This record gives sequence, C-alpha cells and structure tokens, in this order.
Amino acid sequence: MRTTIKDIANYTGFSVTTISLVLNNKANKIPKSTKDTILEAVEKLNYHPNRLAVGLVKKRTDTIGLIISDVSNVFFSNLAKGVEDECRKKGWNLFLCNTNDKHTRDLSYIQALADKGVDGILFCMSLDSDKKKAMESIKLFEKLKMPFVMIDRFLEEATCSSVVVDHVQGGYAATKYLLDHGHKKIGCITGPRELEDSCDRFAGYKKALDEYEVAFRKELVYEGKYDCESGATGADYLLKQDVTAIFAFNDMSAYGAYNRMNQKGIKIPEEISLIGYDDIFFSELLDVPLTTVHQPVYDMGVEAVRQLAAEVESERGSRKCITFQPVLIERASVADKKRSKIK
Amino acid sequence: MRTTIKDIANYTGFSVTTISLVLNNKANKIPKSTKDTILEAVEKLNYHPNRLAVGLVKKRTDTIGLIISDVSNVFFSNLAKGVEDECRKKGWNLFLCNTNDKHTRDLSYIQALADKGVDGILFCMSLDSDKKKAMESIKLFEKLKMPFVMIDRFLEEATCSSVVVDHVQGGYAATKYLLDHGHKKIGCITGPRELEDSCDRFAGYKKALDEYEVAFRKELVYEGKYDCESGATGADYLLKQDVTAIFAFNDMSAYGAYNRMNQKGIKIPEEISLIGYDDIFFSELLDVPLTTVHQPVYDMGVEAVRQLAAEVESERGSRKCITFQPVLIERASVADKKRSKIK
DNA sequence: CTGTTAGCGCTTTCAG
DNA sequence: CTGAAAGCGCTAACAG
Repeated sequence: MRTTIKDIANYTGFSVTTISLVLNNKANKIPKSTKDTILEAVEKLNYHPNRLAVGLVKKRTDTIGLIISDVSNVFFSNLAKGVEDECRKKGWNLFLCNTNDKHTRDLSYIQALADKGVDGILFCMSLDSDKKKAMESIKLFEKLKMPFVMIDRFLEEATCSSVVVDHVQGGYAATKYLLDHGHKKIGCITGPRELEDSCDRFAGYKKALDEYEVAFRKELVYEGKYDCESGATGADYLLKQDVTAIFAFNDMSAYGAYNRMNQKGIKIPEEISLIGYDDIFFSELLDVPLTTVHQPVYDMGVEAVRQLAAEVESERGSRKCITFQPVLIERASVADKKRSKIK
Repeated sequence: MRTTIKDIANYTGFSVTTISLVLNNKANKIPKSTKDTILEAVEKLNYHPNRLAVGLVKKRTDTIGLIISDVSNVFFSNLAKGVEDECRKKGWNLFLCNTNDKHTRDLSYIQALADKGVDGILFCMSLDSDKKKAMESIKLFEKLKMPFVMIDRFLEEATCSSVVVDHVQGGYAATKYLLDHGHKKIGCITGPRELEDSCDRFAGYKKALDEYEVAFRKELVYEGKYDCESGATGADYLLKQDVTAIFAFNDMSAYGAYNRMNQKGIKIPEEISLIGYDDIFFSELLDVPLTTVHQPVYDMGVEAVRQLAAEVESERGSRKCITFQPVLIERASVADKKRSKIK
C-alpha cells in the first residue's frame, strides 16, 4: 500500500491537518521545527499525495486534455509537442485524444475528459463539423463549464480563447512572392473547398493578384485534397494551362506536384516555380528544398496552453484570439520567371 | 454543479447503492422497473459519474500513460497513434509524456502518473539511460507496483512484458537484399554505437555478409547519428571507398545520403543502390522511392496496449516479450549491381 | 431486492 | 499553533 497522509500523521505524531497544511504551503503559523519533522517524514516514508483524492476535493487536477484529429499527422504531432512541453513547465499532465475528424468523438472525448476532472481542454475541432455540429461542441463545453481554447479553427459564436494562424496572410505572402519573381500565370492547388483554411489561403491568393493587377482566372485553380495524389493530378492539370508557377496550399500536395514534374522531366525551379504551405520538416530535405509558408505550430501549442491557463485561473474572462502570422521560408523551388517564355 | 449520484437518488427515491448497482451492471436482483426509472433519471438529469471519485475507491481509472522521448518524431507519433486507437477501443484514456530522452524525466513522469492513479504505463526508456539508470526506472515501477510494458527497448532484468522489433533480422534482410542484387561492396551508415538498435542492425548486416561469404571490411562502416547530416557525410565517405550500395540504418540518414548523391549527380539506383530503415511516410514520396525496412510501429502501439491490459487484469504474470519482424519494402532505390563495374 | 454505513485519501472550516 | 470533523462523489460490505 502507498503511504498516505495518515501514515505521516501517525509517524510524526501530528494530525493530518498539520501535515496537509505544511505540504500545501499554508503553514504560515507553524513553527519551523514541526515543519521540518514533517518534511523529513515525508521524505523518509516517500510520501506522494494521491492526486485523485486531491482532485476530488480541490476540483483541480493539474491535468488538461488535447483533442486533435490525428497525432500521426506531423502538423498535430508538432502541436502536441509544444503543448506537452508547456504543460510540463506548469507541472500539468496531458491527455491525448485523437478523433480522426469524427465529430461524435469530439463530443465523447469532451465528456470523458470532463468526467476525469481535467481543468481545461485544448480543442481542435474535427473536420467533419459543420457550423451546427461545431455549436454542439461549444454548447457542451459551456454546459460543463469547461474552460477550453480552440486551436486552428475558430468560431465567432464561441465564448472562448483561440489560437489560429492568419491563412489569408499566408496565401497572400506566397502569391506575392511568386508575383515578385515575375510570375503572372500562377496556378494554385487548393484544399477541399469546405475547409476554412483553404478558403483563407485562396482569399490571400486573390488579394495578392488584385494588388498586382493580375487578372484572376478560375481555370488556374485546381481543387485538391491536401494530399500527394491530388497534388500530382493538380500539377498535370495546371501544366496544361501553361502556368509558370504553382502555389500548392499544403506541402503534401506540393510534394505530389514536385514528383510529377520530376517524372515529366520538368525542372524546378528553372521551368516551373513551386511553393508550398506548412513547412513540414521534410520540405527542406528535398533535392530542391521547397520554398514554403511556415506555420509556427509548436509555438501555437505553447501559446494555447498559456491561454488555457489564463482561462482556468481567471474563471473565464480572457477570451482572447491570438493570431499567429505564418512566415515565408525562402528555399530553392522558386526562381524568376524566364523572360524567354511568352506572356 | 454537476449532477451526482445523490441527485439521482433523490430524484428517483432510491438509495445511492441501488443507483450504483444498476449503473455498474451488478443489478442481478433488481427489478427491471426500478432499473428503468433509474436509467431514465440518469438520462434526464444527464448524469455522468465523477471518475475521480470512482478511481479513488476502485483503484482503477481506465487511464494509462505513455512515456516516450518525443511525439514530434514520426516514429513515436505513429506509435502514439496505435496506442491511442487501442485505448479508445478499450474505453481508456491516455496520458502523453515526452521525456526528450532525459532519464530524470522518465522517473518523474512515472511517479506523477502513479500519483494520478493510472492503471499502467507504456514505457519507452529514454536514450540517455545506461543500464544503471534503466534499473532505477524498473525499480521504481516495482516499488509502485505499477504494471508496465517496455516498448522498443528491453531489459533482461525487468519483470515485465515488452514489445520490440527484431533489428538483427531487419539489418539482415536489408543486407541480404543488397547481396541478392549482386552487391558485394556494401557500405553502411550506422546509428550511434551506444544504441542497441543500431548494434542489432549492424549484427544483422554482418550476419548476412557471413552467410554470403563476403568478407566484412570495417572501412565500409561509417558511424552516423541517425540524422540527415551524418547521412550526407557518410555518403561522401563511402563513395570514396567505392561502394556499390549503401545501407543506411535509418531513413533520415538515407535521405541525407540520397540528397548528397543527387547533388553529386550520382544516379540512384543505377550507379549506387540505397536502402533505408524505418519506412517513414516520406520514403515513398521521393523521386526515387526509397527501398527500406518497415517497422510496424502502429501495430506495436496496439499490441503494447493489449499487453498492458493483460498485465493490469491478471495482476502480473504475463511477462511476455513480443517481437515484431520488420519487413523489407521494395521500392526503387536498389538495382542489380552493374556487371561493368570491376569487382 | 434495497438501504445504511463505512471508507477511498485528501482539504478545509471551525474550535480550542 | 494544532486537531476534530465534515465532506468531495462514489463503491461495497453488510444488514434487513
């Protein structure tokens, strides 16, 4: 059996109250001598408080949950790393929950975590959530009075903090970079049109085009699925449109395009410039390191925990929306547009 | 305030015992009618048991911990995925702990998880653990009477289950494959020599050489660090030794070698064959998809949870050591040795 | 079949 | 300064 506070009481002759007091630093008026005997006993008997019991009475467990779709996705694993590192600093523990983008799992994890007494939840809504489903999740949080911060996706209606990245800016930066390199026929391989982040990047793309007074042409837009395969078919399509540069809305589809062009013997960046989005660790390892838009995922994880901490401490109120600016990482996959090419 | 079992008691008029009984399916002798009223009330008042309280008395929390060095490493994130998926199936929750390979964190996480009442721990010992430190961890588990299963690394002395992969076999298979393709001068880029898995792969490499009666030559061995950079310098070195094939002990160093050869204009696999180890998702996305040794990481995660479940249920006893066989994934980075080349 | 009661291990008034 | 006692929400003998 583990040593309990009672054991310490018996051993030292003091009452459990006194023990508890000194262990929780509420021992203003307890003489150093008794403090010391107690601390010694704690050491000697190797006493460690049972956190379940503590949690039961304090209604605080120093534990939070992280709900994401899939840790094996590099985006999320980096996020999780940031989250866990920050938790460790705070002396917290982290529950990891993968929903695989199933909304019903969002719901069941939220409830399960609440039942286990977490102090708060970091919530990356599942992708199959339409507005109605999203509100369902939010309502559940509210019903449970569970502090939470939304990551990567945000809902106006939610009374919570959030940390997101400005994808409009990201899309804008990537496109502008291409434009600055003289490209005008810039194809893009988007993500699924339902996804807000894809729409945002698209908005950024258009904004840059506008700013440079390059007419938007919808035949230069290919709707991909954020995966390699659709990146490859996207490249096939755009090549036929005779683009000089491709902006893939995530690195995975950029890889697909990259490989396809390689197969076809099309040189990057000499013949076609390519730019990605995400900055997966792999992108810099390619033969032609990929120029891409970096999302500060790890930092977002850290910040999310801090927001949650604020939320937990202050009993709501914070409700801040922290926006991270993505940053363009210049590598080798973009070159000036060849003058030789017509138009 | 959350509804408690007492609320249900008050609401239905039955005692808390009765409620508890039906909720825990120990209601053999309780008439369906009362069962139904209770279940209805539970539904209506939206009652969810407080798991902290349950855990306190039952000494079971349906929660386990996973201690690894770093989730942002693809190996571990895939492992974690397998673990979490299996946990979900069992209705368990998962604590995620990153040690960054610091042994003291192994210790503090083990204790912290125990304090929070986990039923067991999946333990991937930190890399800076020598035998003595490793035993320290094991002893702690034993002192705490905490069920655990070791993953990826195993210690004879430990009375626990473990799931590992047979790296000797992996190294053997990779080397044999190269030999079968007519290569005799096979260079290898190992991992740090302190690491057991690297030694094992090396043993497999030698074993295959022996079997094919190809003399081992130590100048064909380059000690790398399991990263891209050392892979590149390893390639530089081995190229000077005039090898016809390179076996990199992990995919990261294989990428390093791959890129370096690309830079030098050396064609893979025409001029040099290359084989990796790990089968990171990226390996198949390369221009020349990398032939590599696949470790069934996800499945290991799943199996580890099952082992732990057995351990937890049967109050020790199992103590099985499950060995996974790595499998060679044939892709495009290995070719028959050119006859033209001398020797 | 159902209720009473005693904990699980800890914190926290409230007395003294 | 320290201790007794109540209670967090639940389970599990033990009665009846």
